Amino acid sequence: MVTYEFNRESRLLTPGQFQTVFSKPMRFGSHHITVLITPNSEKTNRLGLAIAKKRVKLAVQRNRIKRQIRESFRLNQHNLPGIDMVIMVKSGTDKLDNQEIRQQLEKIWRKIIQRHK
RNA sequence: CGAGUUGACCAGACAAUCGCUGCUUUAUCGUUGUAUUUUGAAUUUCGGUUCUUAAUAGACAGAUAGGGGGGAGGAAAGUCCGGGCUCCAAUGAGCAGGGUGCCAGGUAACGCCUGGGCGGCGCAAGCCGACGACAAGUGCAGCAGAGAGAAGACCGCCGAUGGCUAUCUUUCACUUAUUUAUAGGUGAUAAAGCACAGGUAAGGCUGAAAGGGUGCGGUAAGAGCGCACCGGAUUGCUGGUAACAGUAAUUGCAGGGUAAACUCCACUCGGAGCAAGACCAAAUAGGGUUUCAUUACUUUCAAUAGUAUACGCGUGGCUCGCGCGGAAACCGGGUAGGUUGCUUGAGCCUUAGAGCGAUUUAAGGCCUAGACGAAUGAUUGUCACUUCUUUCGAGGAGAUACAAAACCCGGCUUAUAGUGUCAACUCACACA
RNA sequence: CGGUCGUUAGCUCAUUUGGUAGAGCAGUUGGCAUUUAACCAAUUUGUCGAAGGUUCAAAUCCUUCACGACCGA
Repeated sequence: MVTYEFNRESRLLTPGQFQTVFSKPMRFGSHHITVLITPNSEKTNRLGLAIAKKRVKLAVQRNRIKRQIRESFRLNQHNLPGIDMVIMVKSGTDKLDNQEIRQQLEKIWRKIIQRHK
């Protein structure tokens, strides 16, 4: 089933949900982005974002990065197995443009899919 | 046409596809309570009341699918001020403390805005200014300098007045020599000399700052010592609501600087903040009623009865004031989470009136984000813009400036591409 | 979102009501010593976070900005 939807069910909402991801994660990442994942019991994938003000100073840049990540997640979620993930960001990410962020994320998705086959 | 000044405005546009989030509407499903009718039962003072079954109506919230329509800013920012709103018993009294500071007006209010005054800058249009009082009191001013606050005499100037000096020079008297005159001697004199007393505040020196400025007269030298002009002070008059301005008379002139030093004067401010607060509500400590007890005093056989609330705590710094208080039994309360507060407001637009203006009055119209691990996006195409290349046909590059709501408004400050658009005004040059 | 603090030498900190900025450690040089350490002596160190203002004079007083830290679910 191919879906491009992204509503509240495909997000992490409470501190409890975030804690379960942080407690026993598998790590993936690139130079600028780190992804923590744990398998979940539901069928859908769920996304949580943790973009610190310390890493990206300006609100405009933080919003831009979040939107790029969500967009990429939205378009690729049908390929992923049922997992919860938290995406974190390192300093310097605000200097990348949208194209580069997209490419890095797609590499990470491919890695995750290979690992779970 | 060039150089400027001020004010207002914009914040890339359009289309397609895939998404996010509120609102609205249609259909289907589901839900509980309400109204009417209805089935059965209980009770009955035979009017009804309570429970229950089904149908219909409309309502509410939810799910799914479809349609419609809305969705970041001029600064949303910094959090520098002010107000609404909420709680703190009523926000009450006094002290302390803070803020503001030319005058008048505007406003819900302000440290904001408007107009005016004064001072400074600019040829000008205009711009800038924490701009009350040091003549109420207290304090501060290193080093340097003679002297730093009713100042002082280092250099300098003078030495009129008083003092000192007779070697020289001035004048006079007596006397000796010779020739009337000259030369010598003796004595006096203080003109001259000295700079001892003293005078002086022109000049020099020091410093950020030295007790009105310039000129003339005057004087021993000088000096507001005298005069003229400028400046100041006091008093009056005129204009102005006022700040202030103008003017007349009087006064020789005055203790300067610093209040973003304490302070004084005038006005003003209670504290905390939507993580305020309210409601629904798992778990655990705490709250109301009854009984018992605590500290001090009085009383009593007795904690028997009575009085007080010392003491501690409380959302502002203190005082007054105000509220609360320990144990057992019973009853009941509210953190996680959710809902609300939450967007109709000192609102915006148009027209007309008042006012120099800020602003305000009236009429008509409009509804313009309400999210919460936090939406407002992505891709593609066309056009516009900037920039690069150019065979002048075109082609390439660009997250297009600064930056994103978090209870809401009024300001201030700071950041801003497009040498952006429009209007008014000033100066210079040229032409008519 | 709201509230409260801080910024001085390479490092850790002083500097009290304005008068020309210090201490310790570190560094450099010399002495002692075969050398190092230790010890002794000398010495170098600053746009007082930035920019304006008040004042004769500002690290200090005032204003605006920058950066950093902490507190309130």
